[in-house]
Amino acid sequence: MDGLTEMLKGTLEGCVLEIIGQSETYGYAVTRRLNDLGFTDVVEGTVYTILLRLEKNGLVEVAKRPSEVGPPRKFYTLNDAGRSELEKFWAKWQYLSARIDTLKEGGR
Amino acid sequence: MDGLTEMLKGTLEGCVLEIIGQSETYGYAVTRRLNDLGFTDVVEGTVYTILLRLEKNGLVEVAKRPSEVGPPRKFYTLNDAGRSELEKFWAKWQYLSARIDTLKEGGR
DNA sequence: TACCACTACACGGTATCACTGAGTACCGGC
DNA sequence: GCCGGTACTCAGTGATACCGTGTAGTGGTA
Repeated sequence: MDGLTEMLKGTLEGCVLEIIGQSETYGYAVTRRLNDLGFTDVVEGTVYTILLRLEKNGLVEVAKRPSEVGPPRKFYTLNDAGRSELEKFWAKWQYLSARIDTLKEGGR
Repeated sequence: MDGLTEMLKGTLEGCVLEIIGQSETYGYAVTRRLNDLGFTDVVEGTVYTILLRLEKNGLVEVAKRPSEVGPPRKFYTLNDAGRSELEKFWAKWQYLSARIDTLKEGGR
């Protein structure tokens, strides 16, 4: 699916938050997870910029730990602010998708 | 609902296409329709930039006609390219919302 | 030992899009 | 005459995903 990039704006960050919320993880694994979910065009560079933004905005805790198969990994977990932001994201998503569906049905 | 603007990227243009597709209309009315649908923060300036973009990209036909209650209106209708684009928009939306729902359910 | 693939992160620059704010203009009622 | 509602335009801003490139650690293989 191409041409999704504009539509991903605002939602991709929420997706990353959700993935981190489901279990502690790191950038490379988040990219793989997104690709497996069907977001095949999302590349590492995009995910890392989001992770750095989350960190800068104080939504995640970071722990650097060595890996046995490569360079050290930065593991991310949600803090309270992150969980709050994630809730807000889902509220916004539900709101938006409901309106869009209403529009699609030709309703008012 | 605030903080929706980023999430609207890519979808708002599709919404405008859909509204035009449902019946010939003009900018001011499109704004009203969006507001009534629940997109309360969308203002005229935003809609007009989208309409000008649609026109520039050759997705709509334009007819200027006088109004009895104000300045002349620019009425928009979809052409073949516009209908094709609208179809693509709904395909993208369905694709995206399906992936997001999968993610929300913790699925893989 | 030299090379390559995979893993893992960082960063500067770009394009696109919704939004802002200011401006122009037409109409009717007080 | 002035103000509110109608109706469109346009230059500039900010946020975000994407691109390309660079750096680096590990393990396999020839």
